[in-house]
Amino acid sequence: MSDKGKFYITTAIAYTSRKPHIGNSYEIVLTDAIARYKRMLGYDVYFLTGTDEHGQKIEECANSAGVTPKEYVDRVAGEIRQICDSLNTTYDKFIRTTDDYHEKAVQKVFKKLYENGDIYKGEYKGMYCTPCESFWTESQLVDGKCPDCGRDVKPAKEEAYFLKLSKYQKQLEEYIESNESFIYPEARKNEMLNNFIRPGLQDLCVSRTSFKWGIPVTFDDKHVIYVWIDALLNYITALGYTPDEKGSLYKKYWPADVHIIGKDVVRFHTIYWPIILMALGEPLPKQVYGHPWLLFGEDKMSKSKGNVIYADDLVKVFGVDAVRYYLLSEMPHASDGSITYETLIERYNSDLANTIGNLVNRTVTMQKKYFDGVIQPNTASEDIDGEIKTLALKTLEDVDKCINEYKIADSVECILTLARRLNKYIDETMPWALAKDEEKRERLGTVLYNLLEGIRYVAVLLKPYMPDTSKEILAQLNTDADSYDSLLSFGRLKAGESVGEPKVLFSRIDAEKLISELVAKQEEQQAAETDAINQIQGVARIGIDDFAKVELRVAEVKACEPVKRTKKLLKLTLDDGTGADRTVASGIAKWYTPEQLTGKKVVVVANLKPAMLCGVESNGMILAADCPEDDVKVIFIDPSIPNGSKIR
RNA sequence: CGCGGGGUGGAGCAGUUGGUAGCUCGUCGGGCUCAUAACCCGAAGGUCGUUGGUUCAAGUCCUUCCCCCGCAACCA
Repeated sequence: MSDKGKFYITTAIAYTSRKPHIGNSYEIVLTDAIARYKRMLGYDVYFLTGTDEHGQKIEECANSAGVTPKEYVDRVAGEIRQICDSLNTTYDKFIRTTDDYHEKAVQKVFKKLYENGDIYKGEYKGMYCTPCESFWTESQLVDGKCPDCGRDVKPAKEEAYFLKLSKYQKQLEEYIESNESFIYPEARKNEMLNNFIRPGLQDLCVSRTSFKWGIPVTFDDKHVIYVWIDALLNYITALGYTPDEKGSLYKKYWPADVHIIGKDVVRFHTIYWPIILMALGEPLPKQVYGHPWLLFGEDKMSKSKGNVIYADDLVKVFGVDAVRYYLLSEMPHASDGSITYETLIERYNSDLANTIGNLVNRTVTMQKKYFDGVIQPNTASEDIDGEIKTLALKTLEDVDKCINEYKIADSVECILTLARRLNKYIDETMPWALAKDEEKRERLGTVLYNLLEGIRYVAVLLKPYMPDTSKEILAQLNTDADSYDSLLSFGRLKAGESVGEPKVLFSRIDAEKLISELVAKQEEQQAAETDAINQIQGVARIGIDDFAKVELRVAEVKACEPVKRTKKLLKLTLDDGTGADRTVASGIAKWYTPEQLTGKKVVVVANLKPAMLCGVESNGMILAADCPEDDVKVIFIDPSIPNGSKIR
C-alpha cells in the first residue's frame, strides 16, 4: 500500500434549524464517496462534518418550539448525526459549533483579529427603518425607501465590529486568479469575481447585538460573533487550532484539500473564509467545490410544497446502498439534479438489479453449476478476453480521472460500462454452450474466470459508493483481494478456491405499486407536520377581533401590466369603489398574463401598509390560493358584487 | 444593455484544438436461456433553438434574434 500523503476533506456544517432533507444529505454522501475513494488509494484521509448551531433563526425556532436554544439544537444535531450514520458515512469527526473547545477558539480568533487591527469597532451606518427595526444599505433601498415596507428610512448608526475585507481584496483576487482550481466549477469562480470581488468588497459586519444565541465577544459582551465567522472556523478548530496553540492535527492536515459545499454558500467560503485565514496568517484551502442542488422534480424541496423527502425514510425503503448509488449517479457535477421516485426506481431496476446484480448472480450460479464452485485457471485464452482485461484496467484510470474532477456520476457510469461489457461477454462466449462440450471445458473455466475477475473490478471500484454491496459481491466471489492495489494487474483471483453462495443483490421493484405507496405516505407525513406546525405557532386560532383588523374589499381590475425588469410581478390598477385608482403589485406573473386578469373582480386587502416593490408602490394585496405543484390561483368573485363592497 | 451557464432524436446527458452525430433510459422487432420477465443484437426517431456569415468542410468559429437556468433585486 502506497503512502500518498494526507487528504483533508470537509462538508459544510449543517444548520440545525430543522431536519435536513435528502438534498441536504447529498453533500455528505458525495463527500463520503470521495473520502472513501482517497482512503482506498492510500491517502491519509481526515473527513470532517458537523453542525452549525448558532444564530437568530435558531433562537426563533427554539422559541416557537418552547424550548431553550440549546435543547433545540441538541435535538436537531442528533437527528442530523443519525441521518449521516444511516447513510453509512465515515466521517472522522463530527463538530458542533456549540462544542466548548470551538467556542473558546473562536473567541480567541476574534480577539486576535481585533488586536491585529483586522477587526475594528465601528459604527454600522445605514439607513434605518424604525417600524421594521432593520438596517439597510444604500444599494438595498428601493427608490430611497425601505425595501420591506416602503416607508422612509433615516440614517442611523449602531455600534458594531467589522472585518477589513477591503484590506485583503487585492490579495484575494490574485489568489483566485492564479489558482485556477481554487473555486470549482469555474462558473462559480466567475460569479464571485464579477459580482462581489471586482466591484469592491465592503468591510463585513461581524458582530450582532440584536440576538443572544451566539458566541459572545469576550471583551464586549453586548455583542455576539457573526454566525459565519463562527461557522467557518470549524474547519480549523476541529483540528485543534487556536491562535496560541495550533495542535498536531492542524499541523498535519491543514490546509484542507477540498471543502465540499453547496453552491449557495460559495460566497462565504471563497471570500470571507480566505480573508479570515489571510488575516490569521494561515494557508488557504486548496479547493472549494460548490456542488449543485438536488431538486424534487422541477421544484426546490420545501415544507410548504409538501415534497420533502428525507434520506432516512428512503433508506428504509430502498436500502442504504441504493440511496447512495442514486444520489451519486443522478447528480450532474455542475447543474442541478432532480430526484423523483420514478427515476430512483428506474435506476434501481436498470443499473443495480439488471446490470450489476444479475451479472453477479448469473456468473456465480454458472461457476457453481459447471465447476461446483471451484475457480478454474485462465489457461485457455482467446482474443476476446483481451478486451475484457483492457477495459477493466482502463476503467481504473477513467474512474480516477472523473473523481478528480468531481464528476462522480460519470465515474459511476464508467463502472457500469464495465459491468455491461461483462454481460455482453457472456453472450459472446456462451458458457452454456461450452458446457455441453467436454472438450471445451478448459475454455469454459477461463471464460468464467475472466467474468469473476471482471466482477471483482466492479466490486472493488464500487466500494466508495456502495460499501455494503461491494462487500457482499466480494463475499460471493469468496476473495480477499479487495484492495485498490489488487486491481493494478488483471488476474489476481486465485484458481482452486471456491466461490460463495449466489445471492440476489437487488430484487427488481414494481414501480407503480411502490410509488403509489410512497406518495400516500408522504402526504400523510405532510399533513402531520402541518398540524404540528400549526399547533406550535398557534396559527389555527385567532380571535374575531384579530380578524376584524383585516379589511377585505371587492375590487375590479381596470388595468394590468408586467413590472419592468421583474419576472414575478404584475402591476394591477384596481377600482375599489372609492373613485381613486388603487395600485397593487402582485407576484403572480408566473401564473397569469395581464389579459387574464383585466376586467375580473378580485378580493383586495385594503388596509395593508403600502410597500415599494421594484419601483412600484403597492397598496394592498389581492387574495390568491397556493395550490399543490407550485400553482397559484387568484380568487375571482361574482362580477355582480359592487366594487368596494366590504367582505367579512 | 447587471454578471454567468445553457438550448443536441420521447426523457436525461456526451460531443476534445471545426472533418461521417454518440451514450443511458424508454419504444418496436429479433436472438439466447446461465440469470432477477433478465441478458445480447437490430430498428425507428435529431433541419444539433433561430438568422446571417467565415471555410473545401460547423453541433463545434463569428453574428441577429428567441427561450431556459443560476447569481444579484423582487413574490403584500
